[in-house]
Amino acid sequence: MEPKGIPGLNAEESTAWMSLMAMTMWLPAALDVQLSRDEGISNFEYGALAALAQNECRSMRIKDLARMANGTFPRLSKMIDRFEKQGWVIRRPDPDDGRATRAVLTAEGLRKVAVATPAHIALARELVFDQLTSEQVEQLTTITQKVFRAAGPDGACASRMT
Amino acid sequence: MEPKGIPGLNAEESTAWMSLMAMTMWLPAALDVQLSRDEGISNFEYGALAALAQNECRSMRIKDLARMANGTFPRLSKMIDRFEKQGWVIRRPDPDDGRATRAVLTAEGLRKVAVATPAHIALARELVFDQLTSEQVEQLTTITQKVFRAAGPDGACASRMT
DNA sequence: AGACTTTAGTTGCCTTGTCAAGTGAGTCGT
DNA sequence: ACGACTCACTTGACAAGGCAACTAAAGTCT
Repeated sequence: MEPKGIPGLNAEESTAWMSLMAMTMWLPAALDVQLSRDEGISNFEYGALAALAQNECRSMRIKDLARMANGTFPRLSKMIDRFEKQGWVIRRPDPDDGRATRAVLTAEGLRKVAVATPAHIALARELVFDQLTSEQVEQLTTITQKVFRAAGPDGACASRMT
Repeated sequence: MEPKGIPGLNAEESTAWMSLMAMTMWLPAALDVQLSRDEGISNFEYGALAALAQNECRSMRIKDLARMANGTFPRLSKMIDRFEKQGWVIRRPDPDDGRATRAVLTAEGLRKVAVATPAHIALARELVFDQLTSEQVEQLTTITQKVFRAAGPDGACASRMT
């Protein structure tokens, strides 16, 4: 956070960039620390379990999970191996497409998400929402949506990155 | 980004949180893709090299580098091994403290940063600053600074996480 | 000065992630 | 309807990161 300019960015942009990079370093790390200490899972794994829990059929195709979580196939495949060993998920062939596999959340898995969620959300509130006015929360939504649209899977960037 | 509420957060906070998580997933990933494709280094490694380059003595104690980059000692130690193999950095004992090691950027290393920076910054501009008004850039700075203060190394959270 | 603690870093082992190759089911062209 | 191609994974070998144990220098206490 020095007053050092970044070549190609003006002063405001330099500050914003350093501050944004700092946040993207530390916020996920803080979430990881809490989750792995209290629940033995990473933030990435929590996201996957929570995504399964939200989908009211309690399951998702691995492909969709990978896309949503920005993970590769092997990474998801191995994560689901771990989940199966824990009894949180089972693999089921997709009835609509013989190639696809669905990851199905078990009752155990659903319980795990339910147990892990409160402290996770409490930390989210502490680190983010307690720091911001409700106006700033709105601004945050607007800004992060715009950046996500550019950087996310459908962004102009993603297509150039093949 | 469904209209699905997160228990413990109101509607606006839920949207903000999902959007923020999405951004923190995809933005660093996009930077990683560009850097590793074009320069063979990760965003994390770029950050370390750039930090060394900015420090006008072209060097830093490993401890400070670790703290700044939110990395562990072993991680930094091994990263510097790789940098030494590439000829970008050399290790030098710190004259002021016999325990400490300084990572010193070589001319090669400085050149590497100089070569890598323009495309990296261009992508930063494309993904973030081109998407935002200058007012939003200011808002982004304010918001990310607040979150960083809470989640970063000096935040109330960090001290509780020992 | 000598023992104890703290600090800074390295090393080894294990887990996790990545990349490339392989498998098997669907799709498309003729 | 048969071969070629694509898609959705899985597997295996390797690289990178995390944790715990170790080394060595600095500080601290008496």
